[in-house]
Amino acid sequence: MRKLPIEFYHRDDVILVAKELLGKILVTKFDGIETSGRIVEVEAYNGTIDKASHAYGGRRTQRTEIMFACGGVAYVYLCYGIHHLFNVVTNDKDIPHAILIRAVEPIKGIDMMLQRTAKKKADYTLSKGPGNVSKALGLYTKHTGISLLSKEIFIADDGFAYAAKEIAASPRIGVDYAGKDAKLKYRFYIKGNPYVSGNIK
DNA sequence: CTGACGATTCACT
DNA sequence: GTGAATCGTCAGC
Repeated sequence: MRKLPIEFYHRDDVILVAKELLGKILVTKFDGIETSGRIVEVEAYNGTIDKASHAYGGRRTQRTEIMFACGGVAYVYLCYGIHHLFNVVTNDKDIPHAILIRAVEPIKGIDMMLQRTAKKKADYTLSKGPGNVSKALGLYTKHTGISLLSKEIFIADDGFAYAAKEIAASPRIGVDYAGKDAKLKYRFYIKGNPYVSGNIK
C-alpha cells in the first residue's frame, strides 16, 4: 500500500481524478489511532465555472481560500452547523477544483469509528453519506489545509481497482440551487455497494 | 453587527 | 415523507 503521489492531484481533469479516487483508501491517523476506508462514492466540483462549487465565479473568501491552493490538501467544511464534509483539493494553484468524499467502506479502526459516531454496532450507515464519513474518520474543520501526503491524513492505493463497468455516474446530491449545473453527472459511485448513499433528491 | 441559509442527518408522523 | 437541529460563513447595512 502506497500513498498517492502529489502528481495524482495535480491533473487538469477533476472528473478523471474523482473517478480514479474510487477504490482508493482514505486513511486518518490522529493520536496514533488509525482509521481507514475504501472510497466508494465521490462528487466532483469543477472550479469557477461550476455553480454548485463554493468557488463559482472565482469567489474567493477566507473559507474557500484553501481550494485555490495547490492540489493534494484537505478541505473540510461545516454544513448546517452540524456536519463536517471532507473534500480533496485538486489541480494547480489558483484553480479551485475539489472532490467531495461522500462514502467509504470501513477497513480499519471500525471500533474507533463506532465510538466516534456513538453507534453500537457496525452497519451500512457507519460511513455512508459525507457527514458520516467525516465523523467516522474523525475529520473536522480544523483539518482543513492538511496535506494528503502527511502522516495524519492521506489517500493510499493498495493495488485494488474497480472495473469501469462497476462505476456509475449521476447528478450530484443536494445542489438543486445550482441551476443547470445541478444536472451535471459529476457524482460517481460503485454500483450496488451498500455504503453508497441511495437518496437522490 | 445582523440576518439568512446551507455539498446533511436523524427522529418522528 | 416531513421537519428540526445548529452555527460558521457571507453579504448587506
